[in-house]
Amino acid sequence: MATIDDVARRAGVSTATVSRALRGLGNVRNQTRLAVVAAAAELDYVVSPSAASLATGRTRAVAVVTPYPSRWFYAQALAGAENAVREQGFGLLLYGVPTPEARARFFTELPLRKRVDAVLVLCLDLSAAEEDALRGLDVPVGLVGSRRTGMASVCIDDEAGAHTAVSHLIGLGHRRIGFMGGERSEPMPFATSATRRSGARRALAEVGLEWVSELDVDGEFTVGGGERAMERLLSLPYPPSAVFAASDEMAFGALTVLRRAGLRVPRDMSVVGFDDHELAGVLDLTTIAQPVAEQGALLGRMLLDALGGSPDALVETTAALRLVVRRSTGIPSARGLAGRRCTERSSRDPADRAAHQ
Amino acid sequence: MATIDDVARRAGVSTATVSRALRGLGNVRNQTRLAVVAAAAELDYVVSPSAASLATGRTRAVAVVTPYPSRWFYAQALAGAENAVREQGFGLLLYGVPTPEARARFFTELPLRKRVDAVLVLCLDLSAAEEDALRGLDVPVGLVGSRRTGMASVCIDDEAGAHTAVSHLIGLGHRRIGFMGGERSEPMPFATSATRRSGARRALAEVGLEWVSELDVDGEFTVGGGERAMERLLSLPYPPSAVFAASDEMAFGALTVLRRAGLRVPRDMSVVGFDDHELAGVLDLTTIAQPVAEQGALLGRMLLDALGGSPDALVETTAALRLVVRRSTGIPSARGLAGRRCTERSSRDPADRAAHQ
DNA sequence: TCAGCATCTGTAAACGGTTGCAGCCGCTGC
DNA sequence: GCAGCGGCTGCAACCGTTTACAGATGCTGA
Repeated sequence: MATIDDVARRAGVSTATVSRALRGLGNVRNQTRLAVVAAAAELDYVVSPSAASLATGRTRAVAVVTPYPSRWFYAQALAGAENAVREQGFGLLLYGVPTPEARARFFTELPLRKRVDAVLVLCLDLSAAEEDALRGLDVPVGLVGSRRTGMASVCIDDEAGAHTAVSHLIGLGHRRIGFMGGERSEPMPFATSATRRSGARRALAEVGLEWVSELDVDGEFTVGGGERAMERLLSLPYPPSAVFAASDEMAFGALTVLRRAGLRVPRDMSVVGFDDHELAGVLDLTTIAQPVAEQGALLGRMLLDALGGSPDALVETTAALRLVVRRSTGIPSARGLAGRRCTERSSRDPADRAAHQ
Repeated sequence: MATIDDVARRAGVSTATVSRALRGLGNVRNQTRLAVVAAAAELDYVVSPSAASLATGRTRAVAVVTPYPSRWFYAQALAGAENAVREQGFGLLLYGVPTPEARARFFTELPLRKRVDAVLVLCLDLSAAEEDALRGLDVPVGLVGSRRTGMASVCIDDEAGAHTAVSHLIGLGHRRIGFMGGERSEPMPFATSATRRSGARRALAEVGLEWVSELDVDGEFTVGGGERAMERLLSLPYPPSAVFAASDEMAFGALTVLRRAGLRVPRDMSVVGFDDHELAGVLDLTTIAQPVAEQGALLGRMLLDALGGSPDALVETTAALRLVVRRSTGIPSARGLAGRRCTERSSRDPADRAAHQ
């Protein structure tokens, strides 16, 4: 592999000149620069990132740390960030922390130490200790999905989004509305769920409705969890006429259970999700849309700007939300679900479950 | 930031000893090792990856290059690979090549040169030039989803999987079966589609059925493409009674269109997908299941094994497929779709489209 | 002609590790 | 008593860049 010395020899100049010429610094005669570039091309030379990084202290890489890189939301944001950093010639180092163990290990070992110029934390609610660990890295840190003073962040207004979703249901005439969240079973703290609950609660309070704790179920932010949560709601003496799920994936699970139970959406149950997942349209799910990839990309750019030295590139930004009305929501049926449920239920369990497994 | 010299001074030994002690090499007295480890801990010392990499020539990082890091399949495989490399203390550098331009740029600039110890190519059909470029990297290269002599690979038997899917339909009594593939509009070559077509074709041929080219439509391997492809099939004078989509995402699009058209699945149309997408169960889609994350993880481990020096860790592996029968497939209705279609069609276009946009 | 200056270029010292080689030490066996 | 040996340890070269500094060069104006 050719080194800078080879190029210098071939171009008849010193390594210092090669370095300057190749990086487009000033103070190199144009003719010299051309000779260097030509020599480098002939030798198929590329700088060694390790050597450059050792000399400069910069790595031209940013880390993305996220719990579930494969889930839709995270993958979208990740891809957005990847695009942004790639455009600037940076590399993207991915660190997944899918379990509490992996997470603990990550934050104690900090494998990204001295490996990256910036860190992008994707939907991870940092504990105080974790926050300190990242600050100790001495590189700009940015967050998607949460805020921290002194860190860049791109967020949405979860409270407002949830309020919009539930207000939509209220506007349709629903009065008994379930909430599907996710922090209880989640092995890691997850503030998003709580914030969305607040918004839902406020919407109810505004029309004088109380929060009914038996309608507040845990969907674990997954399809399977959403299924279980919906089953729980259906098994109540007085099931709700509508459900707001704090993520589309939980809503999908809910829809599955409803269909299996022979119930019709929205006649028997209205469902609103959150995110506008790629398949929300396929399942005709009413939801709160947020620009996911854009959030990742935006934060990536903010971090790189900060590296580039632009002052105060590290700000807090809020992305826009949009209610997307599809066909999973409608006016509640006059009769309500309660009477209907008992007849349906017998046909549900045995056959369906077996078929699915 | 503490350097190895600081540790050496503090422990009262030379840097060479620190290096050896910290990496667990032999020839260090246990007492010395403990002193070094203690000193390192007190100083909160971590080795500089750049310096280590410069000295050793290894980076302890592997690259993953993939066209669409955010799509379900890719994200799954990526997460699998990430897990595998993380377990071994390696980092994962992600390179997306979502457009032909990005792809061309990636393969000419090769930003991963001297940055990684191995490369994992995720579902990218390499051109000869691209293959050469990667070989020139002089590090082990592995593929998910395709094969190349001299490279590690983890694949599935696409031909057999497609054969299974179509045979399932034939077994149910279908004779006019559509195929939804994706290489025509894909901006990049995509052999998977062609291979799955072969399998489908063979299944038909085995029972004496011919390949009907008007039933071979392009779904672009996306939900939207699947919708358009299904619309095309429905607009035929003699639509098929069943469709095999080469990916679940296309099948989802097909299901959407069928539902919007007021057609019932599987009575009016059977649909089989491929992949067993996370939401295939939600949509009750019969499909060919493949272990996606496992393929990424397996290949990741193979590459690391090869780095570890284990001879011939670079092999070709084939992952198992499984037909998962859900409720999107059934026996064809006696009447067929053709007569039905005309009455349904009028109610389809105007209202539904508007509602969706 | 020459000081003064700007512009280019080269020298060499970092950057922070790894590792071949040699030296030291305490034993062992003769 | 001493050669031989094996286990530890240190010395110093090296990995491939960047960059402060100094030197060379050519030009300007007096």
